[in-house]
Amino acid sequence: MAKRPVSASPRRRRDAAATREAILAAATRRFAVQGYERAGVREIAADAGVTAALVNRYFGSKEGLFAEVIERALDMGNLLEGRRGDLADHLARLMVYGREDSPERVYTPLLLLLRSAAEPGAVKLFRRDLNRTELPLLAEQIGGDAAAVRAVMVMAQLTGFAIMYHVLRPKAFADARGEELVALLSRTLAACIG
Amino acid sequence: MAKRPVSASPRRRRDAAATREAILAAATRRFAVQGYERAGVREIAADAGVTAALVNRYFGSKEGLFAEVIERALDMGNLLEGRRGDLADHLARLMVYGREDSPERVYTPLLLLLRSAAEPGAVKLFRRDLNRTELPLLAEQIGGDAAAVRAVMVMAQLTGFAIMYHVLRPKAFADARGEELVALLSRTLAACIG
DNA sequence: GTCTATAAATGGATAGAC
DNA sequence: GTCTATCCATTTATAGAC
Repeated sequence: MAKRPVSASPRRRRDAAATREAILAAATRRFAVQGYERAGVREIAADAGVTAALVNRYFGSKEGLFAEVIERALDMGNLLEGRRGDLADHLARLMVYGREDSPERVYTPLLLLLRSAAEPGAVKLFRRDLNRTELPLLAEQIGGDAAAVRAVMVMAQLTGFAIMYHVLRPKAFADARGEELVALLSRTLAACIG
Repeated sequence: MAKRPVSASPRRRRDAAATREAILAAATRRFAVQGYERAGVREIAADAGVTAALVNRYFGSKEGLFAEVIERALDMGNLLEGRRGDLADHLARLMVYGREDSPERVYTPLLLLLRSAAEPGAVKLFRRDLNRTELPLLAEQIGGDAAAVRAVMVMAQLTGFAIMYHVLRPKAFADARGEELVALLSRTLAACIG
């Protein structure tokens, strides 16, 4: 009952770290669905329950915010984590159903990539991450001859599938059953891996 | 020697149709590499040798111009034209080398799609075109069971490959020989078609 | 048919109060 | 730590001259 006299407002507590996280989360969502240019700093701030001034205070600029969003998205994009069983089947299920715990964790990076393909800075970041992290990991799993190129082919397939499934969604895909897509994707992946 | 007294300036003749074409061509290039938002009407106009006022005069607005660019790009994107021989091999060569007569005709639509993926209007136009034109044509070539879904899978692969090859270009792809890529892509396409 | 000049709006960034 | 108010650059779109 005894209310603290100072700074215990019933609304939201002042917490720099929490605010930073809120802004980052809101920005990730906006950038992923609207792309860099169309997502406004004002909107993002509003989503996070603050004003635009704070965004610039914490991240310096819109570009700074964007860079941090991309880095974080790339971090969470480990495609191999939690795998059990066949690689092609694992990847196919991941693309169609997402990860069990947090489905959006899989395709958010892909959407971010897709919708930021016009930002030169973003493309550089993605390329660097591919070369350093994702592709070597994938290549190691694939093994054998020309594993490096095959790994890129696999990434290409996953990216293309994500575009069709999550963005363009033509009729034939919207009507298809999940298992049908898994089977099809898994088979083409296998052809490229094996 | 006899110079016409009126309107025969040594510079450029006044020709509405030619000007329209020039603007359209410039806009296609700009939109394909910079995306809708980053491409400015002033730049486009300058590329075409005119001023921004004319662009709006001919196309009403930047959006109107964009719509016409997309429609035209989709028109020229017929992947099957000029095919001889195996479908998978034909498509693979098309993606790696472009078309013999005009290489950029193949991937310009894809780049346009990629760099405009954040424009809702553009996505709708692409989806409509896919459903009406490209996918049925492809499905017809594929034939057999579930041709419709397979056609989407093929489009997904082509799109993904284009992104890796023309935009992200990770090291393994930049280093690879053309024929190696053709072989790899052709093989995965075949797995999905057959 | 094309340009110049300008209107009008948008959106990122900053200063300073609380 | 957060907000209000404002500045400033950019960019689309238009009116009117030539």
